[in-house]
Amino acid sequence: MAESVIPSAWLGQPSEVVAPALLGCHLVRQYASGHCHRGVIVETEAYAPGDPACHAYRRQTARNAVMFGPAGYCYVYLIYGMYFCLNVVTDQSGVGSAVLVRALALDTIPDWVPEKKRRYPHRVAAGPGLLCQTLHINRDEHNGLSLQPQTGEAIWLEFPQDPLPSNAITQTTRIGITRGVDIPWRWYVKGDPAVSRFK
DNA sequence: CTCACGATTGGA
DNA sequence: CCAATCGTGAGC
Repeated sequence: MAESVIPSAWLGQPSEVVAPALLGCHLVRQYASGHCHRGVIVETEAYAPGDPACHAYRRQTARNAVMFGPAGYCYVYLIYGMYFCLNVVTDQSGVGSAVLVRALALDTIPDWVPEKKRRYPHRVAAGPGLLCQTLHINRDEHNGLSLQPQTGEAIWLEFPQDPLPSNAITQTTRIGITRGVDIPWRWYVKGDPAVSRFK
């Protein structure tokens, strides 16, 4: 499949524009060994200014600082003291916003994934915590990294020549939040078995 | 400085 | 339904 670099201006749009457009894009994880795993993004959520569920809602802090920087960088945070979540920073510098990458359809299963999880191979990255666990993504190593492919980073984005048709995408409300519950900023690929949860 | 809680997950 | 597990940030 033909792939190409994501134009930086494209990610510089508001997160609720970028989030659905990221569906069908590829996330590539390259390890220190040089080996890669690749997944198609099948589920995303947008977080933006004015949105009470957004980590950047109140003000800039040490944790959310990357969200206020330029688009096209990783924002990785720890949730519930045990899982990491990966976001793509969006919009213009100074605007605290990002897209949470909630699920990937992986091309191959990493060797270290335990037997139990191989029982449902298309579910090994079906959820934001699982995705980071499976691809060894964490805050210390990956928060603030660029997602531009040509820099040879540990993580990057590519997008296919043929974007997903809009009729293949479902839009609904976001998962696991207690504020901003009615904002319909979650998108997923209709019927894809790697989607964390249908609604 | 304290402490309640969270953009989750797996197991009872 | 509930525990695991700990960084964050609001509030005193």
